[in-house]
Amino acid sequence: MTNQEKIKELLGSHFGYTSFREGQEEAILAALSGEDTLVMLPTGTGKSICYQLTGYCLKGIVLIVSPLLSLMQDQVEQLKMFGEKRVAAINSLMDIKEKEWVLNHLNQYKFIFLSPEMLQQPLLLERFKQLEIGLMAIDEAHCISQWGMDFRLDYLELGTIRKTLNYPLTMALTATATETVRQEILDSLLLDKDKTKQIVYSVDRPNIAFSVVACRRNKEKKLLEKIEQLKKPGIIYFSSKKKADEVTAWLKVETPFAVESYHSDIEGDDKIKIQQQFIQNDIDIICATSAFGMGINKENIRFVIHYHLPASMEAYLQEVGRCGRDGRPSIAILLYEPGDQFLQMRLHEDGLPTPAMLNYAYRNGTVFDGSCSTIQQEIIENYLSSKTPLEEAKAQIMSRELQKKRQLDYMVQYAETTSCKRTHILYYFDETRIEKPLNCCSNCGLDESVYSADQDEFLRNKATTFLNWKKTLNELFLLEN
DNA sequence: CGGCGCGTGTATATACACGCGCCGGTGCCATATT
Repeated sequence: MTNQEKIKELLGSHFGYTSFREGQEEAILAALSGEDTLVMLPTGTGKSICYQLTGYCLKGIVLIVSPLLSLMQDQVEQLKMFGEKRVAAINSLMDIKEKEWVLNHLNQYKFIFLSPEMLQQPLLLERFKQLEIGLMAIDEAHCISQWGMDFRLDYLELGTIRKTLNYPLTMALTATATETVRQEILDSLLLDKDKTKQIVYSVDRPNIAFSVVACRRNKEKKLLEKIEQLKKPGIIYFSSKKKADEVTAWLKVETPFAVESYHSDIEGDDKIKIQQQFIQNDIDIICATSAFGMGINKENIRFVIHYHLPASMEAYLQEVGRCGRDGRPSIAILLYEPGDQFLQMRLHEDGLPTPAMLNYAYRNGTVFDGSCSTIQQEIIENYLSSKTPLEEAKAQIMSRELQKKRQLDYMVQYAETTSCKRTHILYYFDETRIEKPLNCCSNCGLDESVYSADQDEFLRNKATTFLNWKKTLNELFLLEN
């Protein structure tokens, strides 16, 4: 039996599917032929099948590096649902006994999920070294580039980890990466460009229309208009937790919809609850920061609105890519007002060490901890302990700052361009628009009624809004008395 | 950025003008504390 026949059969027997989606088969076959792979498939097209099926065909354990605990748990659950028992996530949610047991019985497992931070533990690495590793998968590999330099530094250690594990067969997976970012991923993982098979598909999602709404001190009004009009469910993204909370409270009063906010301050249990309610259609609208969404598999999200300007086109496409997974018409709206970039610039400000901080640290061999943020300290300590020359450290930081600035500039250009928004997005990913969907973008002309709740529903909403208002007023009145 | 809230100061005892500062995202893990 050829590999091709074999994986087709396993697709049915393990996952119950009859055919592959675009790119999956190609990725698996490349990996099975012994090539390291970088797999870039559009958001929501089943990247996990790629490493899972590859794993089933190979001898040895599959290590999956995953960025989030919730993502690991989802994947573990999913595999168990398909009947796989030899699967575990090693993380801080595990109690010590449980962890010990898994580590002592690793050869009974097929799939192990872990974070890059967990992989830094010497004991753990020692165990994995003694194991036959069939495949090492890096899920959401864009995190290397997005987070490695100034948020989760352990993402940059994955190359060293690969080396320690004697360069196991590797598959890196992502939905959004430019040519430059793909190269960054390869370099960071110590993957040879010429020996790594890149399976790259278009980032374009033709069923998503792009719209930019120019605002002038009236974002809230414009937002309300859109919320009342659009088909639900949907996500509104903010770059501020406070603003997300405010708008949530406000929309609860102003509209009849079920609205919840989601960001890093929400307690763990509530986070899970909100996610589940959203997935079960009990919540119409989520007001979220960038904390929300990775690994959200919900088919029927109809819109993604950005109240603030995202930091980069990669981030924007990741967030926008969460709508329309069912292939039905969906819309991505950016509310833009000139000057919006300053919030992002402010967010970046304390992220990287300044030259003065570096000078001090290199002169004294220790971090000046008076005015450094935690992450700045961490970055400096990293440079000191790796004995990176001062000038090189400075150069790296400068180039990261420049990169962030360019990314933001491109978002401003996107917001302001009077030509096709879709073309502009694709250009960033070195693609040209091949076909123009009927509803392309706000500059090509959009039939907004496609995304509107039907007239009946609209009127019903209006009526309920009114009733809600009366109810709220009554309650307030009663409180007053 | 630029708007807003706050405290201070000024011409006159309440109101208004002015300047200043503020505004802020993403998660692992380990360890200490309820």
